[in-house]
Amino acid sequence: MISGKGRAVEREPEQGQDPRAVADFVERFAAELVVAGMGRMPSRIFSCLMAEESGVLTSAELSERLQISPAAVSGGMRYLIQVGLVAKEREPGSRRDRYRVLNDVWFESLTRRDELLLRWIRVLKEGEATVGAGTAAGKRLEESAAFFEFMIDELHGMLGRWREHRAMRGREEAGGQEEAGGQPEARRQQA
Amino acid sequence: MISGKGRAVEREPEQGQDPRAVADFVERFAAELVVAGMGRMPSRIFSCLMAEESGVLTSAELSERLQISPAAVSGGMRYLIQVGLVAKEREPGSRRDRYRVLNDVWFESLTRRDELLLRWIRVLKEGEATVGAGTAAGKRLEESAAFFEFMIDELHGMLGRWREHRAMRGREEAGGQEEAGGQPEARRQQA
DNA sequence: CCCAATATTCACGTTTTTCTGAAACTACGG
DNA sequence: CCGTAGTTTCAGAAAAACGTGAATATTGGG
Repeated sequence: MISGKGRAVEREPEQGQDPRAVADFVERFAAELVVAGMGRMPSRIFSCLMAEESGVLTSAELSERLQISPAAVSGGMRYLIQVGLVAKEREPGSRRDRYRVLNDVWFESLTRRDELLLRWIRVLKEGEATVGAGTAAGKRLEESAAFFEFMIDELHGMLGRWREHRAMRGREEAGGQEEAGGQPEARRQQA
Repeated sequence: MISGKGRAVEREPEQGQDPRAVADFVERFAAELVVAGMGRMPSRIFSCLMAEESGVLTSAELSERLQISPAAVSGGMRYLIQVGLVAKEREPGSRRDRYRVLNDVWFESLTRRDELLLRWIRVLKEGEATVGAGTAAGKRLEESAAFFEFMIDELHGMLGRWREHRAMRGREEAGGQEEAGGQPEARRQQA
């Protein structure tokens, strides 16, 4: 038996799976994002885009799939765009926007972490001065600052290694499997 | 001119700085933590402990310094202890608890990140199956999972390097400066 | 075994956040 | 330059989170 959810794999081996199950996944993943601190709507919207074949949806589509008002989509998008997880594009010849989940989402979002860390470092060093550089508390704060400085460096190194790693994975996959079936549907990105 | 905040450095080069300025720092750093997603009370409590010379405070002390009810301290502590940022100890011969900020707080808290990442990976892989492993969406989800797997490895590597880095910093400091003045006040930890 | 000192839990009032419907705005097509 | 499809903003209702005071539980000392 293959998957076993009632209706067999009729002829859509690549697109129209059970929308029920997909919606389930969307909610489940969104919940994880919420735990990690992202708002509810941004999480659901983002998750929905991730699960979308093309990675692109209009406001109306999101509104329908998630059962939320256009206003909620707009609000959630403001956040997602601001933090660089999603790009807004306008399809020429139409007046509605399309929202695209960016390709290297995680990668990019980690980069943005720097600013936060730098702010922390500044505050901690001021704290060290306030509390007295020679005191135990001062040392504690100083060590925290040092840790975050270290982390910034490490983050950069890591992202470089990910680029490599990812490139290798890509090559392996292309070599080991046939992959040139259809068109290059997943054009790399555009922003 | 040295620091210039009115009263000169009278004779407490190592402990009783302006409580005003310290409280300021506590609030400022707490605000950063809030931005990063931590609750308000946990942030303030944690920040307060970080700025405390001994790194240890009782519930009553926290209650007074932060102007919050004992209930708020208790609630905040439940969180801080759960995520491993603070340890609760009971001083023998007394019936009140003392809360100690752990030494390698950041280090430890990063370690705990693993669980979160593993959960994400699981969810993403289920999503890949749901959506179809061969589809573009499937690949997108799979690549996200791969990124997080990569991150877990990197995290471990990084923590190892931090241990080294930190040990080196410690040695440098001990070598370049006199450090053996008083007692070993900052006994390494106890949990 | 009871008393007193702390800590925790719970129900409640308050503040914040969240989401919606409706109005205002924008930009493309004609 | 107008009309309209679509998006954003805004005020307000609904829901959630927060913090407190009071009650309850726990624990060490006598």
